[in-house]
Amino acid sequence: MTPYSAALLEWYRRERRPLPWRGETDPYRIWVSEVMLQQTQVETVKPYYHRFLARFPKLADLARAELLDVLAIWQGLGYYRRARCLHAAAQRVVAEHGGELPREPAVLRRLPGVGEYTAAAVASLAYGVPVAVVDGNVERVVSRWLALPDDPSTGAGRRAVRALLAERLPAAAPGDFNQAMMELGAMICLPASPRCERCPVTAWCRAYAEGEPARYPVRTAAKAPRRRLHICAVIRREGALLLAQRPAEGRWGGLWELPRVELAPEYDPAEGLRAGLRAALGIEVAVGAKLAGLRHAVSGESIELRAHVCDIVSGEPAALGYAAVGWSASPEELPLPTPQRHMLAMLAIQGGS
DNA sequence: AAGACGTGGTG
DNA sequence: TCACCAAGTCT
Repeated sequence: MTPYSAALLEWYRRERRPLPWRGETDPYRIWVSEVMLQQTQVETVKPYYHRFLARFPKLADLARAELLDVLAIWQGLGYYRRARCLHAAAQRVVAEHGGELPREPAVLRRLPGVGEYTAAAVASLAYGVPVAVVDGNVERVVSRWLALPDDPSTGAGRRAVRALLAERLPAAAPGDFNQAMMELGAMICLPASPRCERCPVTAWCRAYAEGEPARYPVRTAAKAPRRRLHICAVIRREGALLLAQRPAEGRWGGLWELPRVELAPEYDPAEGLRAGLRAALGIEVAVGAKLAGLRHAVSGESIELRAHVCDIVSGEPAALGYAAVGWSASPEELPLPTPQRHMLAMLAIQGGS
């Protein structure tokens, strides 16, 4: 146990936040929390964690469930592939591992949706296997600890971070060390303005000694988001709204939405919407007034989402470019992408559904 | 190996 | 309004 680890662990045991999964020993629950926490903040995860485990208390419950029920719990949390993978992995654990989550990182790693981080997290937190986790927090803490000159997301930086951790991970308490590193990154060693005055390990921190810890980790510049225009159709019939389910693969896979087209900038919006609905649903529509609009971002894109009222001129909706289509009088009960949920709320406020 | 994949908080 | 980023994984 190095002095750094001792100081870190002592701080962690004193200052750690009481989180719902803190101190959890059930490997299944630890796994669920780690998957939900991928690229997702603690406060966002909390309610989903409780709802998910109330609905699927044991791994076997999840394995038995319908995918749509899993997606219904997951809606709004994002990265929906995680839900599909969690469901598929649970079924595989039942089929191939007797219903018990494996303890070896290499075996865990073969489950869908379990990458290097999650395998290490489950192995170390649930089973005490001495393997280090590397997430965004750990990359930042280690980059500052050693004042690493390389971007930790590139080859040289990755190797440097893992080499340091392999050397310093205390074999007696790998789970606590891992959680302590992440907790330090989340509470003290913050990206923009680290709270060094409250940090237990400044004595060993090179970035602190240099005087400008926020310079680390070194990052290569990100590209500007591409701007996109999406138009969705509000088509009503007898008090119901036409909804379509997206294909299982890709963005918002398996979720429902108002039929939507993505427009290239050179197209006329109304003409593009008509052509898109012809291709995706096999219907001819007349495009009416714009009812509402909003802007949202998804990785690498800034999307303006507009809704236009439309009337079907000919044809009956068919699931050509979608997994399914249907008329719904209560679309808010379906699993929807969050921007679609916002859009439906705006439409309801304006004119009812 | 660069890009896709969601959403929400922060400054 | 916008850039950045969060307990990453997959292709």
